[in-house]
Amino acid sequence: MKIDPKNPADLSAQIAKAIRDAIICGDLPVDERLPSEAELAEHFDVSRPTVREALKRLAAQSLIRTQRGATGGAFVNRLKFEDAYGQQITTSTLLLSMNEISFATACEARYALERACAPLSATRRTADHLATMRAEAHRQMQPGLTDEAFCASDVAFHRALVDAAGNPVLSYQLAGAVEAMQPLMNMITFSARSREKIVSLHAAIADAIEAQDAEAADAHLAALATYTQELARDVIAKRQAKRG
Amino acid sequence: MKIDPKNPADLSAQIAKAIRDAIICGDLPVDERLPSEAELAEHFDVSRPTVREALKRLAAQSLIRTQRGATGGAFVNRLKFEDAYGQQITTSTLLLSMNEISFATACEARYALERACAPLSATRRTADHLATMRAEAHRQMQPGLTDEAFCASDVAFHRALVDAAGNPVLSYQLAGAVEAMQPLMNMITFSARSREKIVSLHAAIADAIEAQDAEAADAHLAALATYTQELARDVIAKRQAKRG
DNA sequence: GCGCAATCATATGTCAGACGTTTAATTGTC
DNA sequence: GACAATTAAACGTCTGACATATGATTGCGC
Repeated sequence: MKIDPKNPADLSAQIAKAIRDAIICGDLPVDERLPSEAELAEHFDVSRPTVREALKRLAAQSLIRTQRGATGGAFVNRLKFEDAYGQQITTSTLLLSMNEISFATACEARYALERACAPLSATRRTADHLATMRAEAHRQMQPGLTDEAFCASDVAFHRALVDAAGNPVLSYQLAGAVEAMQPLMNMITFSARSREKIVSLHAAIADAIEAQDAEAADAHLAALATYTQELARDVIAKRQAKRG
Repeated sequence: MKIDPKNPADLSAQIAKAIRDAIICGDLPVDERLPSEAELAEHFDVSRPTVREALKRLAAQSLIRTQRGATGGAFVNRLKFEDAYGQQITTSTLLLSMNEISFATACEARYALERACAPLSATRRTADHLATMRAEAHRQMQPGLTDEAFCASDVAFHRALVDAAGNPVLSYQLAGAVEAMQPLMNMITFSARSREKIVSLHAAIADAIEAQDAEAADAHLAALATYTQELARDVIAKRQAKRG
């Protein structure tokens, strides 16, 4: 299934790539057990530590899982949405923080994607999703809430909105966009008045979703996007004024 | 920056997590050099191979890069969109193939997301993006084209459409959705008539984007989504009929 | 004093062998 | 036949070593 050139550098990377390709193209089906580390070492003509480094690379991507014991070994892992969420969020967060992505750009992307799934959510929303949205909107009205807790609740609200679309692929793709925004949102101080406005928009969105009114949901989401951008602009402007 | 419990299993995973957390929370800025493997081994009170396994996990996620030589070592990597694309596509492809995601679900997600960025693309499209879209649409008309090449061109067309939105976050999020569909699309045999219809819709979309007509672009994308779903339904129905 | 080449130091990449631990299958005994 | 002890396989880790790449240093010649 795999051979290596005689380039004696990056051996573990090459081996990881060979095994990864075998998994992707289907040569190694889910739950298939890989040869033992000793056998792989012999097959690739490398030492066991080198094989282990390659396996750790794959484990970091949740492509394999390992089990100890007599019947243990490395098994091809069924990649679950749950596992992928975490990687998505980590990667998205780092992308945003390391590439000087402006709040405006990230916010635009997030709301564009959310508006994409709003019509589906309006059609398919369950009582459960609606209940979560209502509960989070209610939580956001509590006066003693810290800005951080307010943002966390905001994320939970929007995740419920996305999950209501009933499409796991959409939920997965949007997990990164929504959650990666949280650190950026946390930089904003929400006044009582701005919270009030956001909560009222959340309530309006929940109403629209409950009424299965896709157009209304879209309109309120658009309003929320605009308002969030305005808030951020104000915060940034005030900071620059203070600095100058 | 990090301590480990005295649980002598999964040491490399624990160390990887400690370093990853330090990167995410900003304790280790971009291009910062990590301590040498020997120093990390001493700090965590483990052996060098264990540290190396941890570093390989991080390297697999493009969180660090390593350099050999006197001034070498492990450096915090600036995660680039380009690098993230690849991981996104790999993960999305595996998610779809390993979780029995129906063509309908994946297709719905993809077109919902694409329609989300169509208005932005209509506003911001450059001559370059338009040229790519036209070129791919033209390529798709060539009679001798294999189904695989047709699909590849389809992906290129849609990537240009997405990139035209001028939002790297959107491009990143959509890369997975669009490219992960390709293996599924490859299972479809495109008749000359179906190709003709798809190409005409592509041309209509390009026209709408050029005219900065967001509504028309959305309508044509919706039509393309519906038609793609129909095609897939037919193919699946025919296969089941042949089997039964 | 200056430039260039040889040397050195450092750090990663790899290897070999070993021991401990976990886990399931086997064996043995009651 | 059921339960307990043994065994074997495999991963997880450690130690020590060598190979290799690469920047810094040194030393030589001019």
